[in-house]
Amino acid sequence: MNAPCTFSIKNGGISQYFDVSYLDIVRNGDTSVLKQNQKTPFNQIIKKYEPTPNFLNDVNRIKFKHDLHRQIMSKRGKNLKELGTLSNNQKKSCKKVCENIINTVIFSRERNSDYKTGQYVVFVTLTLPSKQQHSDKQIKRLQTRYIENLQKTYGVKYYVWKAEAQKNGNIHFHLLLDKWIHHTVHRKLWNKQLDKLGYLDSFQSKHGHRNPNTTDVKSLKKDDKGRKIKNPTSYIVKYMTKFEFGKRPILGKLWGCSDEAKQLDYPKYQEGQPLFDHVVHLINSKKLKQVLKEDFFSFFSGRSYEVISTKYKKLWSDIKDFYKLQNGNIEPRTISQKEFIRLKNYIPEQTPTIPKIEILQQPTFEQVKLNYGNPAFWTNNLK
DNA sequence: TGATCTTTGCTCCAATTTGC
DNA sequence: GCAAATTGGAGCAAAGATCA
Repeated sequence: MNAPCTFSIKNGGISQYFDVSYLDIVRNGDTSVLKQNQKTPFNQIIKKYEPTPNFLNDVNRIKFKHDLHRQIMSKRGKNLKELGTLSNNQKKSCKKVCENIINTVIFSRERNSDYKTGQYVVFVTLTLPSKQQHSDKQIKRLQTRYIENLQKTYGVKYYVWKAEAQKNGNIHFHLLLDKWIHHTVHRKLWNKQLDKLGYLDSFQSKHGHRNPNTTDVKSLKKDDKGRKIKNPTSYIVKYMTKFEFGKRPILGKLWGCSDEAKQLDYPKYQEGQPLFDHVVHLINSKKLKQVLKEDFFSFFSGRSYEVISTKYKKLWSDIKDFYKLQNGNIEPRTISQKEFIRLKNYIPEQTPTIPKIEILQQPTFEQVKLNYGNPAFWTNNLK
């Protein structure tokens, strides 16, 4: 197969797969079977839905109809996820964005730099000051405006948000931002948005002032119980993707992030790249546990960052540079990669020989001293 | 004049299958 | 797990308008 073996380095492990973007595969997918393309009574109801003043009642009605819809679809052999929950794909995307934002900000920070001026990871929670009177969609529009303010006026570049329901049924939002902004500013901006739908009026009539405490801002140093957070990345990922028992479903989009955050990726090492063999050595060292082994995909679970930072300094430095590069902190370097030919019309063999995922022989440390041939080749000076 | 709001056009999400 | 494919529609970004 002319697709390079690739390692993707994540905080909690390393995935191994073949980059099939190098192949031009003929696919015969059938889109008529897609769940979202099926004409069902529930889909028609959702299209015509107009929110009433008692939104929480609407949610219960829609949830009841969705449950019926799930039963009908289940009889057709289609299993739908519960209304208002993240699918596995969504969890995966959300996790990727959170991990990469935190890594980008942490690795890009200069020592002793002022956290108030540079990038700094903060976690913000936005709530409503009184009972929710409007649809989730309307409240989410306020949140969009609030984030827009943060981007345009306060220079927020990377953000990710997640909508959840509180026990009282009100929607609230968790946001991960890359910028320190004073908590009074957050409160001022969010309350200003809430004022548009009259939430400050109803709060004032009850409490006599128009400055409800609707925001909670914290850094990622201590958790809700005041305990020190050892691993901010896994803490945030758990927080953002957790399943909420006994809460009403959120209607519509459940999470979102900035375009810049969407572009962030994990560091990857392909066959032909100088540090590829270092990753192979790490895999062979058995410091990570292989938890999945498919024909074309494997996953090695464990504290990959801890192992790499202590035992594989060169790789660690390259990962940090990768994030700095993504963040625009450093200039791109010359890419030294073996060429793979992207095939135009890939036709599988009659009796395909499935390549086994075999880890290369355990190299000695001498083998890690790689010989890359003529140095001129890697600096593009070869004529 | 800078900040914020509105409009508009278009990007991309969610869903799932398929092949590697 | 990744990439590509397809669809309707949600929601985003950009640009211009308006506000203070």
